[in-house]
Amino acid sequence: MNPADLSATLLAVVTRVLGRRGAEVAVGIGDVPLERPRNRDHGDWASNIAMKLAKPLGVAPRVLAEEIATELAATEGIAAVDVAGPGFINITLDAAAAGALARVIVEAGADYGRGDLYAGVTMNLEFVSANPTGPIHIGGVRWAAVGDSLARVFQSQGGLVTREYYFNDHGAQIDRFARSLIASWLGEPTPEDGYAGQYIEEIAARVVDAYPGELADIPDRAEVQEVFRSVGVEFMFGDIKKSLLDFGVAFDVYFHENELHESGAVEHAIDRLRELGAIYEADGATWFRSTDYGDDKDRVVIKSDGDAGYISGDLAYYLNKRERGFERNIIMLGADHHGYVRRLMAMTAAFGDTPYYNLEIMIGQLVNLVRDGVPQRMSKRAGTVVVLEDLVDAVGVDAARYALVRSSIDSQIDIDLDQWSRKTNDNPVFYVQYAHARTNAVARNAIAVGVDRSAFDAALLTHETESVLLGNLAEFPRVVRQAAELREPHRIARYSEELAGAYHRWYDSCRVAPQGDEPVTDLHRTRLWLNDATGVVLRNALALLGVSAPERM
RNA sequence: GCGCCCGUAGCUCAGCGGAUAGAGCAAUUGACUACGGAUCAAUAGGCCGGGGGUUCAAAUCCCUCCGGGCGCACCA
Repeated sequence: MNPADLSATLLAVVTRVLGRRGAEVAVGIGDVPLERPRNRDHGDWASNIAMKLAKPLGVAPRVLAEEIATELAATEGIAAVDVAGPGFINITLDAAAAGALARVIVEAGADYGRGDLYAGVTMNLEFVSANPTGPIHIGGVRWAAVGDSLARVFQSQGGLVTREYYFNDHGAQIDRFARSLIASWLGEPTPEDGYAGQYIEEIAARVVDAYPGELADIPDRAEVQEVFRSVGVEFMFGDIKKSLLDFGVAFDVYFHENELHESGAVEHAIDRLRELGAIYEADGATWFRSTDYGDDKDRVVIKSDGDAGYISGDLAYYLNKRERGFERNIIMLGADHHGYVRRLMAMTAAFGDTPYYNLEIMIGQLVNLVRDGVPQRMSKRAGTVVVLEDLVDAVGVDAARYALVRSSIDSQIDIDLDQWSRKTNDNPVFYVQYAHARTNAVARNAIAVGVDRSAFDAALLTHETESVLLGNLAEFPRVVRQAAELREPHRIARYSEELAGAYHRWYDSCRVAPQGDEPVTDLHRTRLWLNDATGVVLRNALALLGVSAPERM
């Protein structure tokens, strides 16, 4: 009996009890909580439904609980139902009903854990989106890990996900980048507000090499800058793409901001807002009346000098995504951008869409670089920036991704490169990966001595550690669903650590392969199913995190 | 001044109203002539930042104060 069956059974019982009492209270499947209690003495599953319903019914919680428990206990597959504390209903499954899950999981394979929460929903996930003025520094790395993992989670819930990188190749920052390249080429000092560092020298040299003629022969400085801009950005972009791919993150769309400005999309978006009455002129500029939609001040969309204001790109981009058919649009930003949330939600409302539904903004707290416990100030000018490659070189892709995705995005992360690289055993990713490798080793050994999956008798899985392990395995689909609903992939990492622990403890007390001259029994065969089921779930969980599941370590 | 995030074991962090608040690391002590010891078992470690409130029940929700991070442009 899996959790879904048990939920349905409990709901049916509760509905019958309510009906008998002639209660006016209606309950749906979402109203009957069922959770795994921390304490093993409280059974396999527990529900507080009686306490929830006690008040509206005017009945003592324990009385209601007893009533539900009695009927529930008569259900096949349920070994015992107890009422405890203020009115908890504690349910213990019989071994056969609980153990059947092992076979279900092995047969489902990679499909175990999938759900239909976002079946058929078009979802656009925009993340990283670092400016192409330099390599991806560690601030962007967090989103590369979390955003990609979230995309995998949504996909496992049936979402039609597009990973999108907004490539900011328009505006003053790019001009500064181009001027920095020229300065490097001419051997001049880095311009004010410019970019410095080894990578600028390299990109500049590559631009010079790539140019078919002699850059020095071009008389017009603006023309030279345009060469450095377009070619330099292209090289920078290629480097960024490569490091993301090396990190295991493949974007479906790299969207160029420039395109919005050149294609007339910006005007289109402003026109649209004008039709909707959200645009006005004042002080020689064009404004978006965002205060009508909850923003704290109106925003300039066209500056008095005729240039587009910053928000106009966002307007056009959002409208473009909607016109491309995306129902759900999620943008992931660093905490230093949280001030944008209001204006972007105002924009969403102004377009007639639903804020926090058609558009969501996820804010991730910043990542600090720490050395020997002291926060390091990163400076592009001083060249003390730690970039994606540095992190990967130091600790590897799996360890880096896992460590980044393991924490809630609401908490700040300190990255101490020395510590992360030196004390790799501190990273729980190895604990989880080791558990997976162990499931493979156990299976190899078992098969070598003649254990196979030709028999499965779930009633034999009676050991304490087996029922705990089965309970953990049963939780996986709900964990994935919850991670999707809350946009919190870190839950999957935490879950995988719990599962790995349960597996290691089971391994310690239950043998799969017979030892010595022992004959192979159905117990061994059944345990092989359980072993393999654990391997499947660990593999599926790690896949959702973008971390490899090695067969040997 | 206004807004967002955080404050939980020595450290790093889980815990979207439930039972005795958990894990990893660090510390102490044990377990391999048994499927991989990157493991397991045990011990120790907590006014969940302070104070009010909401209710059968608060680390969790609300208010307030303290502490830390970040943000409040016709800059991008």
